[in-house]
Amino acid sequence: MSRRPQTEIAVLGALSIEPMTGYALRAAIISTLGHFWSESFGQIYPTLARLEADGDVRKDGRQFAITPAGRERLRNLLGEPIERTPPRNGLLLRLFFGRTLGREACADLLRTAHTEALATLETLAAIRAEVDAEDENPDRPYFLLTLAAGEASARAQAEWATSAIAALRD
Amino acid sequence: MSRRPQTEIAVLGALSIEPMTGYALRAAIISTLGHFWSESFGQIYPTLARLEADGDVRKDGRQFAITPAGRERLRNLLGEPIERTPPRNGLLLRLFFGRTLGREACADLLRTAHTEALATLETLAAIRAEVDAEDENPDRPYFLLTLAAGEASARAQAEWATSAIAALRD
DNA sequence: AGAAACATGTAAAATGTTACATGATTGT
DNA sequence: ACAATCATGTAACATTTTACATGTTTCT
Repeated sequence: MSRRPQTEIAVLGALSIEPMTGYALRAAIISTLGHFWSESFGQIYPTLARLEADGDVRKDGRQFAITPAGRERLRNLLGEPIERTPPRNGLLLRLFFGRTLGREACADLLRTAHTEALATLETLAAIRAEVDAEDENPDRPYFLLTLAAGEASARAQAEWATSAIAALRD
Repeated sequence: MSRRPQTEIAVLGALSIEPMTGYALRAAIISTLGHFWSESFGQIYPTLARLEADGDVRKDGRQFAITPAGRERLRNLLGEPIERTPPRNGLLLRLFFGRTLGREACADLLRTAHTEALATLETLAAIRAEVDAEDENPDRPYFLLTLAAGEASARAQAEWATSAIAALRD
């Protein structure tokens, strides 16, 4: 259940794209990986310190840069089995006990979920426009893959919410 | 970030459907809520002890049963805002850095994800057959809602994986 | 009787977030 | 100069899982 390796993937991965400070690292993780990953300062700085001690990153002034050893380590980490976090969907937990919660409250939850899914789709569309423009970026095909995953999931959520609201009316 | 209320929802919710032992509670959470929720013994027993001290559950022999006060508490908890766990999708984290991981390894990950999504759909189909048969169950409409969410998400994942594998070939 | 499953509980270890302390840099 | 933002780091707190210890019940 150790997430350490996965935190290291996020940190080394971001640094493999360009050197940056720990502060910028967090901003990059929020803005770029935000739809499928998250890290807090409390994880980032200790991880950077460990990676520096191991020679996987080097501190140039305030910027952290990945070293050749770090790239090698990133390659190895990426090949390790995916660690699953236990599922925890608060919306479905509430809907499952919907008889106690009440039909109207359930419909409210579903309308909120629908609105959020549409908002996510808008955000992702904006990101897609940006990424589409980066013609030369060798990472682009992979960025687009993860983007498509977010879009597929948000579309599915929106459609499900719509049909669930309809189902509740009967 | 306190998940305590949500653990209590899972425990009180399960007991609102029928009384059972702590051991059976875990089995019920795994088998019935398993696609969107999880709890371990280390959470379940302390939560039961707390709920019993508060008068929300009563121990009859080894069975725990929800009390009227517990039903009231469950209603209140269900109405509280949903606590989000930070997103953490190890598959997308790896694909995002796919240039370093390599195209073939990415395709492998996607094929595995596709297979898993199909397996989930099969499991859910079996559950749907059971739930469909429970004609008299007043919880059924809500169970079906959460089931549909799982199906929509698994279908979306399967379709995305298929198109992502195709996209990688170019 | 012996094995397997049922049942309870807790301590240790890991994980992770939040809040705070502290200071440097930049823009107005 | 002053405010805002950038930047680093850590300590306290909360959360969770895992592993272990310990029995009971049921089945063969």
